[in-house]
Amino acid sequence: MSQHALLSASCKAWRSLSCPRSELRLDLTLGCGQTFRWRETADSHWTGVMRGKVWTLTQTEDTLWYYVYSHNNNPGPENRQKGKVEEEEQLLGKMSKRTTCIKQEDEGLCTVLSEPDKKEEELLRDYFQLDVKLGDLYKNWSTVDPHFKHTANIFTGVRLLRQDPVECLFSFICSSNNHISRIQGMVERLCQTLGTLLCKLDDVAYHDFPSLQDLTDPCVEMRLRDLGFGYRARFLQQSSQMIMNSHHPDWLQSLRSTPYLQARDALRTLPGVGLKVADCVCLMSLDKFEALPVDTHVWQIAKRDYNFAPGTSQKTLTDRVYKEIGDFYRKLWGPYAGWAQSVLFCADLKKFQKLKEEVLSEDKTELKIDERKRDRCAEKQKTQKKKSKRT
DNA sequence: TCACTACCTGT
DNA sequence: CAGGTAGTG
Repeated sequence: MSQHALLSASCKAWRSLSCPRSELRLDLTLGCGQTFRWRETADSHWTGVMRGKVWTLTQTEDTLWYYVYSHNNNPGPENRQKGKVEEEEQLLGKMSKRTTCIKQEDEGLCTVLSEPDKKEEELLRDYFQLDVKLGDLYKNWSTVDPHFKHTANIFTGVRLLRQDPVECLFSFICSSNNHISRIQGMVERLCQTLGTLLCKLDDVAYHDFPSLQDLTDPCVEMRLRDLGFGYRARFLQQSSQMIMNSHHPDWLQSLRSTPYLQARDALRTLPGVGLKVADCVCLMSLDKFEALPVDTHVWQIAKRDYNFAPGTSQKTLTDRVYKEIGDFYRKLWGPYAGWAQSVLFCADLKKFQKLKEEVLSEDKTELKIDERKRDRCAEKQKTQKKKSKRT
C-alpha cells in the first residue's frame, strides 16, 4: 500500500524549486477557496491532483518541495486487478533512476533534470504562475493602498493558481449559494464518482477531475442529485452538454486568448454561470487578471474597509453594483486587481483569523532549524546534479 | 434596472 | 442563512 510522502522521512526522494515564502504560501494559496482539491495530509504537506497527476507539496523558507506519485493510467486487461496494481505501486523513491543526464551538444552543458522531471517542474511553475513576481505586485499595491499594505504584512504569498478551465468552471458552478466546506465535499464526490482513479495513498483514493465527456452523459444529473448537489446537478450536466454540442471540447481553453469581457460574456451563456462564477473562471483559469469576482462577502469588505458606496443605494448586489465594485478596485490596484483582491479575501476568511494574532505574538528570532536543514539539502541536491552532469 | 423569489442541502 | 443564478414583475 502506497503512502503519502513526507519530506522529513525521505528528503532525497523529493525534488525542489527555489521559491521564497514571500512569493508563495501553500497554506493560504491552496486553502483560500480558489481550488477545492488540496488537503493537508500531514503537517504543512498538501496533497492533491493537478494536471492529471497526484502531488504532495510542502515548503521551507526558500524552497518549494514537490513529490509526484506514479500511477497506472493505461487502461488494459491488468486493470481488472486494480487493487493488486495499487498495492504494488511504490513511491517514486529512486531519484537516481529517474534523473538521467541529458547532454547538450554544443556547450558540454546539460540540463539537471531528465525530460519527465523537467516537464513536472514546468507544470508546477505554470500552475503556480511563478513567473509572476508577487513581491513586486505587493509592493505596488501597498504604495497605492494603505489598507492593503496593512493586511499584506501578514498575508504574504497569496497567489492565484492557473487552474484547468474545466475543473474551475464546474467547481464554481457548484459554489453558488454555498460555502467552502460543502463545495469541497461536492467536488470531491464529483471526482470520485465520475473521474478516473489515479492512485491510492494510505487508503485515500485520488481521482482526476471528470472530463467534459464524463459530465455530458444525461444520467449525470440524477447521479449528482443523489450525491446532494441539489439544483446545481442540472447546471453541471447542461453546461457540459452545451460546450460539447454548441462549441467544441477545447472551447473553454481557447477563451484564454479571448479578451476578458468577451470571454466572460461567452461563459455567461452557460446555465448556472452568472457574473460571479464567470469572473472566477476568467481570473483563476483563463489568465484574466483584471477579473474580480464580487460576492456578498467582497461587497462587505468594500463597504467596511473602503467606505464604498454605490452610485444609487441598492439593497442587493445588482449587476450594476457588481460592476461598480470591480471598477473601483481595478482603478485602485490596476491590471492585476483580481490578484490583489484574493489577498484581502483570504485575509478575511474565518479560518485564517488566528494567523493575525499568531504573527503578532510570534518570536521572530526563533530559528527554524528543520527548515534550514532542508534548504541545505536542496542545495546539496543541486550541486550533486551539477557534478553528475559532467560525467 | 431593481426587487423579489425559488432553487437543494447542510450547519 | 451560506462566497449565486434564473425567472418574474
